[in-house]
Amino acid sequence: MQFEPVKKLNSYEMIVDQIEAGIREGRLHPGDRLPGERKLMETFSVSRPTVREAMRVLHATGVVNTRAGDPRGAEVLPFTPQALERPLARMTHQEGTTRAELIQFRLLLEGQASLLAAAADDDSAKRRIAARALDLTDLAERTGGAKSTAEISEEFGEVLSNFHSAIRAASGNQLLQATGQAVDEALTTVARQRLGEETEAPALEARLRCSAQDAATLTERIRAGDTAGARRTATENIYRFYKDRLSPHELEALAPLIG
Amino acid sequence: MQFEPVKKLNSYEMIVDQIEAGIREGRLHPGDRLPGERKLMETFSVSRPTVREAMRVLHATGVVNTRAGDPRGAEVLPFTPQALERPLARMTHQEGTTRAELIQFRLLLEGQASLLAAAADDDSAKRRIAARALDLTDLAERTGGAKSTAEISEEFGEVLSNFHSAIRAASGNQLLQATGQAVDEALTTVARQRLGEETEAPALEARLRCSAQDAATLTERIRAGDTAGARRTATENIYRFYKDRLSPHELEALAPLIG
DNA sequence: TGTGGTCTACTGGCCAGACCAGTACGTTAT
DNA sequence: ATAACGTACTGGTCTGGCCAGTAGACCACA
Repeated sequence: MQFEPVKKLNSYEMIVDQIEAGIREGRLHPGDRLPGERKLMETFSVSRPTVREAMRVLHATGVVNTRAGDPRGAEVLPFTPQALERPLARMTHQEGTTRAELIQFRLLLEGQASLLAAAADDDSAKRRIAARALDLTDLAERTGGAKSTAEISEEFGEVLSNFHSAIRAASGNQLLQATGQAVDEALTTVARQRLGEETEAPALEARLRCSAQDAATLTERIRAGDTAGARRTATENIYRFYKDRLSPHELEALAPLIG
Repeated sequence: MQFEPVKKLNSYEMIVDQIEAGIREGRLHPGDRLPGERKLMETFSVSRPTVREAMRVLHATGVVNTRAGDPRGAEVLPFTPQALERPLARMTHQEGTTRAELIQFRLLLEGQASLLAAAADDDSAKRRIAARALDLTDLAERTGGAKSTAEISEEFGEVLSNFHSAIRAASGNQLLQATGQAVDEALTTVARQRLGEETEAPALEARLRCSAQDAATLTERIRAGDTAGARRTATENIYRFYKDRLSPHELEALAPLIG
C-alpha cells in the first residue's frame, strides 16, 4: 500500500491553473483580456494580493501581459520561444551541464531541421533561406567598412542566426523551431559574456567567408531536396564553426552526430 | 541612430533577476536557503508584497521551494525537466501546434538519443537500458494476470517510458534528456486525456509484444555500438508505434526522419 | 535511553485598506 | 476636424495585521 503526500496547493496556484486551463481548453485565446484584478478577487473569492501573485506568475511565464492603467485588463499573449529559453538557460548554468552539451544539442537540432527543411516542399520558405544566405555573403564582401571588429562580429552573429532561424522555420515543426531558437539564443548569450569576442580582424573575416560559403552549399542541398546531404552539410558546418573553439575532448562528442 | 525603448522593469522582476543571477553565477547552489521574506524586504528595500511576488514567481518556475513556518527560509532547488514541460505543454495546446508535430519531434529526439547512446562507451548506462528492456518483455509475458486492460495499458506506458528515459540518460546530454522527458510526458498526458485508452485486450497484448521485441533489437544495436543502426531502429520503432494512430498525412511527416 | 508531548519564537500564507502613477476614453476648447 | 483636457478607472506598491504552520528546545515519562 502506497500513500501519497497530502497535496497542499496554494491558492495562487489554483488561480494560475484555472486560467491556464482556460487557455488550454480554448476558452481563452491570445488577444483576449482578463477581468481586472478587483473583479478577479470577487470571482475567485480571494484578496487582491493573492490574485496579484497569480498574475505575476502568469506575467513572468509569458502567458499574460499587464499594463498599469489599462481598463481592459490583462492581455492573453501568444506563445513565444522565449518561454522555453528561460528554463533552458537555467539548466545550462546549473552545475553539471556544460557548454559542450549545449553545442552538441544545437548540432543535433540544426541537422534534423535542415533535413526536414529539405524534405518539405515549401518554395517560399526555401526562398527565405536563400535570402538569408545571401545576406551572409553580402556581409562577407563588404567587410571593409568603417566598422570595428566588435560591430562586425555582432552583425555576423545576427545574420547567421537569422539564417538558421529560417531553416528551422522551413522544417515546419514549431517545437523544433522554438527549441532551436532558445538554444541558439542561450548559446549567443553564453558566448557574449564568456569573452569580449575580441577576434582579430583577419581571423574574423576568414570565419565570415567560411560561414557564408557553408551557408551557400547548405542552401543548395536544401533547395535540391537532398535530405541526407542537407543534414550532413548542416552538421559539418556547425562542427567547422566550433572546431577551433572547443577542446579536442569536447569535439569528440560532436563527431558521432556528423557521419 | 537607434534608440531602444525605455525598459520598465517591475521591481519584482529585479528581485527575480538578482536571485537567478546568483544561481547562474554560482553564488547560490541547490540546497542553499534564502533569507526570510522580512529580511529580503530590507536587503532589496521593498515591501513584503513585492518580495512575495518575486518568491511566487521563483516558486512557480521551480527555482525555489517555500514552506510556511520554516525558519530557514526558502530553499534553492536543483533543475528539473518539469520546468521545461510546462511551457512545452502550453505550446502544444496553443492553436497551430499539432500532436503530429509533437510526435515528429519525439521521433527526432529519440533517434538522436539512441545514436548518442550507441556512440558512448558507458557500460553501466547500457546495462540500465537492457534492464528496462527486460522489464518490457517481462510485462509482455505475464500479461495474463487479473489486471484490467486499463491497468496493463498504464503499466505498459510507464515501463516503455522508463526504457526510453534510460536511453536518453545514456546519451550523456542533459538537454536532450530533459527535452525528451518533457516531450514524452506531454505526449502521455495528451494520450491520456484524448481517449480512455480503451484498447481491446488482444490488440493491447500484440502492441506490448511488438514493443518488447523492438526494444530488444534496439538495445542490441546500442550495445554493439552501431550508431547508424541504433538511430534507424529507434525511429522505425517509434514510427511503428504510432503507425495506426495517425492519419496517412500525419505519417508522411515522419517518413523523412527514418531513412 | 529513547519516546512522545508541549512550548515558543519564529516563518510564510493571506487579508484589508490605502496611495500613487499610468492609461483609455469621452468631453471640451480650438 | 483636431488637439487639449478630465475623469474614472487600472495596475504597482506600500503599511499593517492576523492566522496557520514549522523547527527546535525543553520536558515528562516509560
